[in-house]
Amino acid sequence: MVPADTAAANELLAVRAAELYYEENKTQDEIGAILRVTRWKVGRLLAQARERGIIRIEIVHPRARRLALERELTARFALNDAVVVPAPSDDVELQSRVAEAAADYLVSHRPVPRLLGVSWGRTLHQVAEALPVGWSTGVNVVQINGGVSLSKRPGNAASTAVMIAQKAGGQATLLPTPAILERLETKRAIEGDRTVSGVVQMARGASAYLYSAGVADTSSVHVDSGYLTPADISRLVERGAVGDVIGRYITADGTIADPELDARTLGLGLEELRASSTSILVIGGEPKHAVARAIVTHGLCSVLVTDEHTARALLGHPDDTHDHDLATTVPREDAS
Amino acid sequence: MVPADTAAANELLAVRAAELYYEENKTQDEIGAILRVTRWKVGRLLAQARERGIIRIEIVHPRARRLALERELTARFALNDAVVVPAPSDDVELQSRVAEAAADYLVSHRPVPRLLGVSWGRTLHQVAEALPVGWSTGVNVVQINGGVSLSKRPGNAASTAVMIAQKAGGQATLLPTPAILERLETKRAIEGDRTVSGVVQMARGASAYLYSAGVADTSSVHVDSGYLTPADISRLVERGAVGDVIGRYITADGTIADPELDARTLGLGLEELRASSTSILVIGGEPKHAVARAIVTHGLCSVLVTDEHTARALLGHPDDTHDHDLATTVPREDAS
DNA sequence: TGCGGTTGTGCTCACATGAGCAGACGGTCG
DNA sequence: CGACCGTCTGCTCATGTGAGCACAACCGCA
Repeated sequence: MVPADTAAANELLAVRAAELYYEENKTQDEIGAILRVTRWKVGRLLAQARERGIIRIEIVHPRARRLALERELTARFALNDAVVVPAPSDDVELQSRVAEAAADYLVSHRPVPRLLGVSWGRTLHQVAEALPVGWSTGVNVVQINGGVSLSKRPGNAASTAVMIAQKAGGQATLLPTPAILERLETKRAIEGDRTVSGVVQMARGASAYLYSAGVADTSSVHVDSGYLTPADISRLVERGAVGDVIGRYITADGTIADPELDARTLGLGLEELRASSTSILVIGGEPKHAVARAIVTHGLCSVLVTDEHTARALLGHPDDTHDHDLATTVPREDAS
Repeated sequence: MVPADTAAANELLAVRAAELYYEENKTQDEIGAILRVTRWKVGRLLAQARERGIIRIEIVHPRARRLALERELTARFALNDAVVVPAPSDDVELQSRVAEAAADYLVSHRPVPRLLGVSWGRTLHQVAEALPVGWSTGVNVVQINGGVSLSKRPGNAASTAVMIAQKAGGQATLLPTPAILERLETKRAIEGDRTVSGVVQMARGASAYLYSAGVADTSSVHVDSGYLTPADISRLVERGAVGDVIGRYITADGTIADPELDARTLGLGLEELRASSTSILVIGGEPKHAVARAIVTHGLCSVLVTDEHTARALLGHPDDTHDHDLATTVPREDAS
């Protein structure tokens, strides 16, 4: 090992070089003159400084992305694509940034889907709102799971699909049925109806899907809408449900939590989602980590749009927030 | 004004370009290919991004400095030099970083002083400790104001001067008298003593001075050492004293707060300090802002070593801590 | 419609920079 | 003591990048 002296002296030099280069915009040559080293050494000092994390470059913008995490996610989970936005401290802000990112993704995604299958919920509604008018031309939209019109929340199932379609100058086809039926026979009957089966059939043929997921707890829209009772949720949680994907509750293993309930759930099946070449999952926020993991690890989505905390949780990374433990290194060097 | 659309679209493009350039290390040419613009436009986007503060480059290192502030300080207060260190949250840490910076400055300062006049106190002692052994060769040190040997604190006046001299292989000349005498006659008598007057004479001939300053409150070393009582301090404060420089209490106007007291204070005078071409003030921490301002605005120091908060306070800058108000700008742009 | 003024564009050219390489240095081990 | 090895140094050369410039597009204004 080289004498510690030299290493420390170099570190200090590197700091000085970095200051002159990045804060004073001097050329490496000029810096060399000041620090009395050759310009090549200055270049090397700067390289070292970057490596060791002495120089921290950050892109501060609400629309910035975390490309490194995106790359890791696509690699690890065999995704076609991933979008990771930096997480603001505020949770509401986080949701809208993720939604915005999803909108951006949709706008620039090629090939443009001929027919887009969408689910509904708070997240999806935000995505719809974030889409600019004229985001595309002639994209038709089909609803892929049963929806609510009785929702108290602004933006029910129908309006989400309609808004997305309208803004692209396309038509929306709705699935005007409950999400979950009380009795299997009723579900079968409705499913048998020509109009309904036609929509489901159309949904199966969509060239891309855009959906979010819910958490298995009483804050779920399913409870709000009256499709499920808090007791139903408790039962699902007991069976290991972590959340729902297009109305179907799954466990951490990516399997249906309650087949009987699932049979009464109307709309596209998980297998169709899995088989699709473009299924875009939009999901963010701490409570949804578990569902996100279930979906992503079991191939239910091909594109993931999320926030950086969720991304890190999925990858099993510590949520370090840039602590390159520099404050601890307080070197001391000799006179020159 | 250009359509807001274009501006927003460019901002987003700039963000994407910045990500690819700084996080992914792509060349501007490659980025151009990805974003479908020419490489010159990429260059301009990056320049914009830097200007607007979308890209934040920070040098995170305990020994980093704030060159921009240093430049401003030297310009505003006609200093020969300034050293500003980034302020850590911890106050103890701050003191030691400022001291370290002062030591660094002393080590690399040219011309090397033949004889260095030093004051004493907590700060100066830390500077002495931070100096590396052999920081220079043959620098002699002379104490410029009366000191304490009775101090309870580690590192009294004598040891500070001695340590600085020893580490440079030079000799220390001490001023072994009280800082402030009770009676004017006693002060005159001591001053008349050949040994004492010799030292003061020597101090006047120092080629550089290194000193700190104290706050006018009861935490002062002068109170601790028994030279002043809390009542004395109260009286000084009433007269507008903000702190002491080499034992002499001054007001915000840079004048002696209490001439009678000052006459009983032994050591170098303020005018000698002001006249010196190299008088290095080492000062940091919120409580000392007022003294620092008094010293700096009245030409008592030619070199200032401090922390960034003090620097900003002196310059009247808001202590913004990098808030380029970006989080508020949430643009929206059209499809391409 | 025509016309300055302003803004944005693609380019040339000179300069700044990183990759790669031969030699120097300094320590280790036979 | 000298051969060896890893590291650091200063260099050449190819490439990346910013300044400056001419021109095009577009604005308001007559």
